[in-house]
Amino acid sequence: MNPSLRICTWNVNSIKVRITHLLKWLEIQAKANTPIDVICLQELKLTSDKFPLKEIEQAGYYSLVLGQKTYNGVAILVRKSMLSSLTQDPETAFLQTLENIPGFEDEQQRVLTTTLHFNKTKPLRIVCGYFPNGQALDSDKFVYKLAWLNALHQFIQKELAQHERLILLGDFNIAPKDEDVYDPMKWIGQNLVSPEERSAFFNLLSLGLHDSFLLFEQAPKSFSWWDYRMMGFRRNAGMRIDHILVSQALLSSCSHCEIDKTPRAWEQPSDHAPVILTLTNQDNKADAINIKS
DNA sequence: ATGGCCGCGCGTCGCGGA
Repeated sequence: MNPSLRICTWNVNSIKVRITHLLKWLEIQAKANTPIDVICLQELKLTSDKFPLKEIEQAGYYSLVLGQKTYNGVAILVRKSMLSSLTQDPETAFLQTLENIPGFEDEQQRVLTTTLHFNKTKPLRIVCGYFPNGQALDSDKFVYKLAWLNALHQFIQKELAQHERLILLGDFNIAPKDEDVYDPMKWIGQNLVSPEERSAFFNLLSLGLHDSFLLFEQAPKSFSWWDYRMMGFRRNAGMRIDHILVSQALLSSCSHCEIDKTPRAWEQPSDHAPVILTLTNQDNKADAINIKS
């Protein structure tokens, strides 16, 4: 038996509307023998008390939720059966939990951090983030985005000093490079692609994080978000703005990373697709051969 | 083809999203 973990991020754009998609997708993954062990959700768009905790628990997952009315909101779900014997109930499943960025005053609920203890692999520090959109380069929201990114950078630096096995994942609202944009020329001067945002992204990497999607061969024009308008998905007019960054200590455990476009084609979809990282035990060298040299 | 789509709270339109 080869212990592996599948860790996922998905901006669901309202959990109330997307709960059936989430459960259906988790079931499909389980039946394909590729069950999702950890799933980070963004844009819940409801208060924590309205989160569908019971339905998700019936599907086999405990939830850690940080909600707010109308906007934002994030959650971390963990598959019960993967938890270590000492953490197998909802009270102990999530340890050393932090809400938002400590020391950064913010009304908006965008970050959840926790430590998960698994059955067969070492604990993981998980940071789930819904990065600000920024709206436009000359807006107050963009000023907020840059301040938020700066605060996150400081936070992640401290977290990395304490937690060797760390994953920062979520909707970054940053397309790191032009190849992550369907039509880069059209986006010049706009948010999500600005030099300031891209610098912030690469500054995060400079702390010792790696964009796990780029560790593997990927199809050109791989995107994780497509505009609802202008038949964005059918034209593959999208962007890669949802990311899974892993710390150095996890690098050799990464065995696969993919964007699953399937649920984006369903009726009434989220505009984002889930991104999934597979971590395989470091002792199993055979699984490292897929990594690009 | 630059506008079209969504979800939300509220109230049948405006805001935010990316």
